[in-house]
Amino acid sequence: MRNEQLSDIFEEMADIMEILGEDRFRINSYRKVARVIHDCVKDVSVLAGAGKLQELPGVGKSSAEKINEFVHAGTIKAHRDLLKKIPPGLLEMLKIPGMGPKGAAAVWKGLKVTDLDKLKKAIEDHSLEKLAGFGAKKAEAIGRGIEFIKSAGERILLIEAELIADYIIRELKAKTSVKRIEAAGSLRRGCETVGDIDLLAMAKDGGKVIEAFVHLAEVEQVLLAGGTKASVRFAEPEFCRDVVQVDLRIVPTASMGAALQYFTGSKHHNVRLREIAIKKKYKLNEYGLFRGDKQMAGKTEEGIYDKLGLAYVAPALREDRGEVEAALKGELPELVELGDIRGDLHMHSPASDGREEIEALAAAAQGKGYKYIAITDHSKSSVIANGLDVRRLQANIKKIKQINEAFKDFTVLASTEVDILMDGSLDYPDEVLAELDFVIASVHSGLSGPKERNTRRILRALENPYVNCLGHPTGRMIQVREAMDLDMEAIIARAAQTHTALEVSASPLRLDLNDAHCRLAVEAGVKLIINTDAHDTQGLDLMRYGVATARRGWVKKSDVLNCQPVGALRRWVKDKRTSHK
DNA sequence: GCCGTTTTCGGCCCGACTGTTTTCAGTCG
Repeated sequence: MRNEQLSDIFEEMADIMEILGEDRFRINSYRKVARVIHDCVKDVSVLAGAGKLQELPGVGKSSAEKINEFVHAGTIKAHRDLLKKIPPGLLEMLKIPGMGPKGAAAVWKGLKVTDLDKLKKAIEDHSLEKLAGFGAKKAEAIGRGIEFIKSAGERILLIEAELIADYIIRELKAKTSVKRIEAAGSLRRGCETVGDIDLLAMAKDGGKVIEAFVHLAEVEQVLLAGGTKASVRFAEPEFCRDVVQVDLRIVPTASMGAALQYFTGSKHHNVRLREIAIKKKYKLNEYGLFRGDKQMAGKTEEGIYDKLGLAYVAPALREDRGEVEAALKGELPELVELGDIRGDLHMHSPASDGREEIEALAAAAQGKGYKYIAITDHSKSSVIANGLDVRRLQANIKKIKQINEAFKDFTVLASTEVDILMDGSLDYPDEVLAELDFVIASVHSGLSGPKERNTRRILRALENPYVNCLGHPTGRMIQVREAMDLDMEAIIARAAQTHTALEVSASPLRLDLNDAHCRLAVEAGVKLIINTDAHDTQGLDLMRYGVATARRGWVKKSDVLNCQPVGALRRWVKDKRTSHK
């Protein structure tokens, strides 16, 4: 929470300095600090207390002082002073597409326009278009931009972006002679939400591909269309709640790797690469890696990383969160892959709120090459999910064991997703849990409590010898419901002590743990379990989103319990139970 | 403001597109 706030302050200081026309490198350093704080999973006040702020890359003496000031006083004088120098409405203007800091400064100084309403009036009375540097077209574009930010939707979910990208790729392949077309950007990096969709195409006649693209039926507005790139607003209610921007670039064959690298980003990762390129007397851009005019690499991404002296960095890691340093040293983790997953340990049958029978779930899992599943129906407190009381649970266990007898090389584990009650006790007594092969414990109610109480509640559940996995640990639903306020470091430490796994829910709306928490967890030696929480056989297909999230959290195959054979899993369950006796 | 396998001072990523220009600045990704 606090990191977020502080990051916003540094960002705002940078915005104000930009409007004031201050040194752009100084401004950049403020933005870097904002980003580093935003990405930092540890609370800055903890780092400040330990005197470790300057260990953050980009944070020097001056920024560390400002952060300390914020931690102690809740506000920063330099920030307050900057705010006094401009009318507050100007910051709002920066959000308008096509309106940057120079534009905001110009309308403020030239027309005394200080907020969106006055800007709108200046467009209507044609005074804006008479201002130097502006004109009729620009004024009109800004007018549209104001409307846009008023109606602008949020970022879309990874799964929605994937569906739209797949659809466009299919259409363009069908309608044109495009040779190769791929998604790049945050979609390729597997980010939990996507702001806009980047597509790259290799084609002989790029003009025709652009033409076909901007004429797709779902294109609501063409933002720009040149010879090698086009941007549109794409509306497809079937996929997505909002309109999303899609950018298409046409790329020559010799540059496909360079373009893929460049447009996959992140921006910050790319800046680091270009700095390394310069040091090695190269120039790196979307067309390739050059020495003078000679292309040294660019057909493949691997070639570029190799020539720069880096190990190949998987898209999931390209966030400038230490991957460049690790790649230089050849110390990148070997990330978990979808094919490593041997079983899915969280799904619901019709006994609670699932829609398909255990036999169908087992068959679908076998179709994926899995060796085991766990049936984890809800416990009695989850009334709306038709949770099982002890009697129904025991009937379910019996049924699962019968079904299991039919399999040779596949196991259906009798399990539960037991509710963690308000005081941290569980919804079934220990002697009932002891009858199960595997136990997930989850919080489903009272998520909005204070941090101390929430944390205490979960810590107690982790202590239970029968709890093997904490289900969707923070309870967040992306863009729908906030995460529980938790001391995640304390929970990770206790999970490590008690040999309890943490779940990475692959449900595209959850992705919980998130990438940053995954990384903290594996650094602390905690095992993760990537699960779909499926309610039907189709739900089992969502595993890839959980794997994508884990990969972004630097998770290796060896960190993931459900990459292990069922025997190892059973031993792991047994170990926790016996160590408590 | 930050940083150092050129550097403790002098650098700090790169190109496309647009609209305003009369040769380029601003914005964006």
